[in-house]
Amino acid sequence: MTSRTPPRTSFSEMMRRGQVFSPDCPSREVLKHVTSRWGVLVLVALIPGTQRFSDLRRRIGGISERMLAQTLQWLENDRLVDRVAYPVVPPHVEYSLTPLGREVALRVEGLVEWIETNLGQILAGRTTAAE
Amino acid sequence: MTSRTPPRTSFSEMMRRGQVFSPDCPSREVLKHVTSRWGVLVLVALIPGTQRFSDLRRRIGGISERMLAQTLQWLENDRLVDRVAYPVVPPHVEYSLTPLGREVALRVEGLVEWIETNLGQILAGRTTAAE
DNA sequence: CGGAATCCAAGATGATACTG
DNA sequence: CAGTATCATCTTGGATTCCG
Repeated sequence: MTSRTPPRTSFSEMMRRGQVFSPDCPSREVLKHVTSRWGVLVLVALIPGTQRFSDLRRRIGGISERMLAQTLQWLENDRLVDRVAYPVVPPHVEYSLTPLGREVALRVEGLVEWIETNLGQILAGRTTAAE
Repeated sequence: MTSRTPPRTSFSEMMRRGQVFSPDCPSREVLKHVTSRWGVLVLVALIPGTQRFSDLRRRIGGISERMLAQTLQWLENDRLVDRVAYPVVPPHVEYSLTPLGREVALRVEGLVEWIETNLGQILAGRTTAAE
């Protein structure tokens, strides 16, 4: 078992701060999708409205088809993104934020904008390349 | 070179939505640290106040020494976390949020709390395990 | 056009051992 | 206590190819 000392978190404490600190909290899963390298950008990119796969691909610099598809599936499965495929040829698929997705997206956008705004101070006195 | 078609983002567009969509935007670097698997939890864990290395280790379930150390270094380098080492034996090191760090931490906390609150709806109709 | 499948390189993470 | 170094592993991400 070699169980690590279990979190000393009291019940009230758990209620107050949530349970993300627990290793197997399901929130971590969603958090992982939302804060993933591409998840953040996909969510923010969808804020202006419905977009097609290739629109997103172009908009999000550097993303590969594979990652875009996977990220969209994660978010769709988390009910944050809606996917509508029209049965035409060539295929036409539209992605948009669900009401739920819009909420997270706005929060994530806020975070991103904060970083961009304060980037100057952050990079100010860097010593190492910091990876 | 095989250079991918450069982002077609117009100037005004860049100014409006920031430049995170550009593959080499430095914001992505910081974003990566802040939204990393452990970065999120470290920031939130530090909100209540100064803590020692082992405090954080215990608080954040599942994190390894290695990852905690590395994450703290990223955040310190990004000027989001302050590190104070007392020259005593055994070592005593304290970590805390900088004013800048506190701002991000609060935003991140908001995001985390939102997810925990809406977790029910998110997991509601899951079909796949969604990794 | 919008993927799915495959193969492979790079990076993240963990366990362990060692040190000031 | 607070790390660092090393090694093994698992995951992420990218390039390519193929398909409806």
